[in-house]
Amino acid sequence: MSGSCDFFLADCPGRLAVELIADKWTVVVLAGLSAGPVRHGELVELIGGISRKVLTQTLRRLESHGLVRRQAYAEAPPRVEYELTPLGATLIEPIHVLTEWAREHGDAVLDAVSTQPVARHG
Amino acid sequence: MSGSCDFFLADCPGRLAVELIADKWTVVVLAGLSAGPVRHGELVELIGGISRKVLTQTLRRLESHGLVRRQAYAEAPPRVEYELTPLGATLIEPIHVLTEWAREHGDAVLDAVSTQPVARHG
DNA sequence: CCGTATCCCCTCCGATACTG
DNA sequence: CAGTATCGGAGGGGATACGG
Repeated sequence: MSGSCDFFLADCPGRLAVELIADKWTVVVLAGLSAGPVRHGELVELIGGISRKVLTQTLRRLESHGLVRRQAYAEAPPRVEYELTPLGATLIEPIHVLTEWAREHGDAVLDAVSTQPVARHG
Repeated sequence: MSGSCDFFLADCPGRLAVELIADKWTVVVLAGLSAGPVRHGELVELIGGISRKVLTQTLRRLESHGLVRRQAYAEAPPRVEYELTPLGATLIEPIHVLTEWAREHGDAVLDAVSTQPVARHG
C-alpha cells in the first residue's frame, strides 16, 4: 500500500490514461490510425458503426491531447488526413497488449457471460 | 478485410476488450483487486470517489463476465470479499502496461492540453 | 469531401434513504 | 457492513440535415 501507487488508485497518472480511453471509440480510432495517415471518410468506412460527428469529436479530443495531428489540404475536393503524433504512437503498444489479451481470453469472457445463469438474490 | 484484424476494426475481439473497460471505474476497480481479496467498504475507501452503488454495479458486471469472484461470509457484521478470478488476473498485465504508459507519458499529455490555445476556426 | 448544428435517447454516475 | 431503490443530472452518442 502506502502511496506507492503501483496500481493507480486515487490521483495516480493511471487515472489519466483511463479518462483518455474510457469511451466507446477512442481506442478504436487510435487503432485505425496506427498504420499511418488516414482520411476522415476512410476512417468512417474502416471502423464501421461510428458516425461522422462522433468521429470528429473523438479526433478533436485526441488532437487536443497531443495524440493526433490533423492535416488539411486546400484542394478542390477537400481532403483531410489524420495521423498519430509520436506521443500518440506510444499508446499503440498498450492498446496492442489489450488486443492480444482479447484475442487470447475473449472467448472465456463470452463463455462466462453465456454460462451465467446465476442470478443470486433470491 | 478477411479476418486479419491486426488491430481491431469491425467486430474483432478487441472490441470486446474495449466494451469491457470503456467506463469510468472498471479498470480502477480491477486495479484495486489486483493485490488480493478486498472487502466492499475497503474498495470504496481505497479507490476514493466511487459511490457504493456504482462500485456494486461495476463488481456485478465483472462478476458476470467471469473476471471477479464474490465471497460472502454469513457473520454477525456482514462481510463480503471480492477477488480476481484467474481470468480476471490476466487482465492485470494489460492494465499494468497502460499504467506504465501513463507514468511515462502522462506529463506530455497534460502539457499538450495546457499548451493548447489553438481553437482553430474562430 | 469535411464539418457542424440540432434533436433525442439512453446509459453512466452521484446523492440520498432505506432494508437485512 | 453490504446492498438496493429511487431520483435526477450530465454527457455520450446516433440520425439527420445543412453549410463550407
